[in-house]
Amino acid sequence: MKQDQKSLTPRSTSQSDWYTEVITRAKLADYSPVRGCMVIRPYGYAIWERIQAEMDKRIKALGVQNAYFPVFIPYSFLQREADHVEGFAPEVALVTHVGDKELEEKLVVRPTSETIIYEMFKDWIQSYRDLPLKVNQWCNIVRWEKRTTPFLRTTEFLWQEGHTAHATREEADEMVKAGLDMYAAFAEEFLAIYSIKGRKTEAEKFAGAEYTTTFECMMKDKKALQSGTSHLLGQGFAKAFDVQYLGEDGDKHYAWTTSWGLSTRIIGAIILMHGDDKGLVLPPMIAPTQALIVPIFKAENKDAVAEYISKVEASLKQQGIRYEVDWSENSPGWKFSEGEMRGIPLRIEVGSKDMDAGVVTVVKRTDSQKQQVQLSDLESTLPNLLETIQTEIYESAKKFTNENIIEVSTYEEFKELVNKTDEAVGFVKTYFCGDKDVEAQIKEETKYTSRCVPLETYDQEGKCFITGKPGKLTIFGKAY
RNA sequence: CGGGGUGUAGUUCAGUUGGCUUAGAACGCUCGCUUUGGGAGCGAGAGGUCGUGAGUUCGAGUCUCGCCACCCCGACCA
Repeated sequence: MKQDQKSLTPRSTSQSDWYTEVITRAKLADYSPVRGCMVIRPYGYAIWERIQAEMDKRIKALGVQNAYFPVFIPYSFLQREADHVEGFAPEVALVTHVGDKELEEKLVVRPTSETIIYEMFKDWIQSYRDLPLKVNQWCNIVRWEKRTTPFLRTTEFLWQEGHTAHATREEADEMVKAGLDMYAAFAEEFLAIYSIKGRKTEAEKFAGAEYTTTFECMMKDKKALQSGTSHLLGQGFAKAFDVQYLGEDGDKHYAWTTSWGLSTRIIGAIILMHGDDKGLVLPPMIAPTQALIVPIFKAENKDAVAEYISKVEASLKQQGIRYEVDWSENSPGWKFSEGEMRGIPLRIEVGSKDMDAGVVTVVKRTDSQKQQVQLSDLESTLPNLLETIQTEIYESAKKFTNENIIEVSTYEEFKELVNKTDEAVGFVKTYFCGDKDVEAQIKEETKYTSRCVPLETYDQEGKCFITGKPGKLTIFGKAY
């Protein structure tokens, strides 16, 4: 990574340099002394805290309660569900020793908590009256990935995982859908992230799930990012952990379970979906700081400008706008650039000229459009501006995604399209039978994987573009 | 785990065929003065086990071998 002190590497020159520079220079995160693990700095963590606060409300609105389960899980638990252990065993961290003493039973550092949660559910669920049982936990997860990138894939990451048990498959299906809908709505309304909800193919589903739903997002480099998932686990885990309840009918039944998670990866999605050559672009709803006040003054009228700024501050406070004033010794130009790097939606320049005219100069991060606003008009202007920016960011993401979805009908067409460049071409849509081996072949030959079968067109059937068998409209993309 | 690359100041880097005795620059940092409408100027200053271990040599940042770490590209994945 090259790092010029002044200008950011343009996205078009090197996406990965741009990405890491934005993260370090906006002070979101830092590389840590531990391979694959990042330090989330206060500014990045403030974003995560806002995500947590908003999502926590939405999770609770689904009737889910927060709880906490241990970070250590007996290794044997993992092995009880065959697909699950196969999926996760290669990437779990094992605790084998305490000091120099070997442990009787190895412990894994949780790569996800299904197993230990169902071990507890087994005791908590006795009767149909105990259902549904819905818990969520905010925690850290460790998966020893071979290759890591800040936020997108780190050895340790933070997330939220919801786990529910239900009496019927229908109820569980509904929960899976409610979880996914909650994620997508949150991403859209709060993070200005446009996503496509869909179901994963057999090859891409969660290890141990009957089916996995996902919301997939297209980044500005046209690559795909799986940003959150919601799984129907069926009765597999319930059987493995003996989660049974006595039904109204007097018989024992296995519970139907679901799990769903959203991680700090979503911060990577915000960066990659909205950022530009000046740095981060944060939607106002998520931005820890929504407005940056930059004082501009000559030495002799610093006090007067400060006095004037306090009036601006009073107005912002009253409106509940999150703001900061940059009184540092740096030049105005420096402060402008810093504000842009950090993705602050609005800049409010307040200088002698503004003071004399009774205005402030307001600049939008998205398009650098400047306008003078009378002090008395701040209350009617700023909330609208923030709302406009939020909408603009979302609309531009939506437009970009839709412009880069290409339909093809044959595999030749598909190959020609995606192999003509090393860059991602976007999402490719076609009918696909969903066969695991066929998908492996596609991946081998094109590096593209199925992202999802969009729920919107889930019932549409057509001839698979490779095998000619009945298929569903499926989106392929180059994944992060 | 394969392929490539890099380790010298907080950061990005320079350091010639091994040699000038005190290892440099820029940016950043500290202090002072002057500045403030798009990354300010001048002056002074702090900051280094040259990744690590061994070897070759009168002499190693520079050569040899081992080790370690990190980055990028693949395979694997939230």
